[in-house]
Amino acid sequence: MTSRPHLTDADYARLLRLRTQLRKFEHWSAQQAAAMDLTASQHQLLLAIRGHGGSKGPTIGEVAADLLVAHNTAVGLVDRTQELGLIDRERDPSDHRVVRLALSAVGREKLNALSAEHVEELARLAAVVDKLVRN
Amino acid sequence: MTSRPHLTDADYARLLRLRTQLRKFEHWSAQQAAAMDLTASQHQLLLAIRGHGGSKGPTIGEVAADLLVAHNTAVGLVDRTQELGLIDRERDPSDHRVVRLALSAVGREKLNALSAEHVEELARLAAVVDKLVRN
DNA sequence: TCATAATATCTCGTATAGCGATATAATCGT
DNA sequence: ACGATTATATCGCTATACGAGATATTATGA
Repeated sequence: MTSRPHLTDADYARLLRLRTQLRKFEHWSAQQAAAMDLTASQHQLLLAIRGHGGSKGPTIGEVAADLLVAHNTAVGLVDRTQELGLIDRERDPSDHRVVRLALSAVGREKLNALSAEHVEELARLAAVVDKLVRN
Repeated sequence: MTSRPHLTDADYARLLRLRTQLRKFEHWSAQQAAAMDLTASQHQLLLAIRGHGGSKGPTIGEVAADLLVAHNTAVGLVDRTQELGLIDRERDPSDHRVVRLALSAVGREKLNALSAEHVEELARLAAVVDKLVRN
């Protein structure tokens, strides 16, 4: 534990502005997802499936690790997202314990519609955060 | 709506890595807050109060705007955080409709203990995100 | 003045998301 | 064969978030 200088009012104000920028991005992203009738978590689940390397499709445990949530949280999220017809559960033929996830046609379309603008918005976020960190 | 190039597998993988970095920061921050018996939202409420400019202390409506949540969400968050003894509600003497928020001594201490390491971690996050955005 | 509007907060009901504990099913190791 | 491990599912609970509507206070207009 290193000794730290006392934080000033200005330090706290800057910390608040930084967190506000992160919040604004998440909020904007959630609104974009909502416009496609998705929650933010459902959007992230679609991205975790689409962005997963390899041909086989990720397991529930793998997306739970990607999303930094407990496996049972991922089960509930997969349940709700599957009910919307955005993803499919498929038992792995070589290991029947494993469920592999795949995007449905609708899921693929919705994720595609969201992704390009997210690339742009993330670039903006990076620029603003970098500026704030450098004071 | 400008026409956009088709996103590749690599684009989706990069998008996933970017969101994963943001998630890791939020997850780390939530764990730091939990170590102080705070939820992530409660921590952000403390910061919104501490980082608010002016001498008078923010109203519930103001912190709701800072946190990008509806006012009734902020009411519930303030209720729970006040029950923990971290903040105080004070009716504005000049306008009895308004509730102004202030940190308690315990709230101030917990926020202080969290903030220095958050400054450092945010600097790391900014560097990693910047690198990923620039490919 | 007195009714009404505007503002600020609070209450109630419901949904998502998250976790710990526990259960079930399939596979692996010996 | 069979106990241990792995993967997923279920149950019960809390926190967060919102919409709708209620209450209290202040401001405004006829």
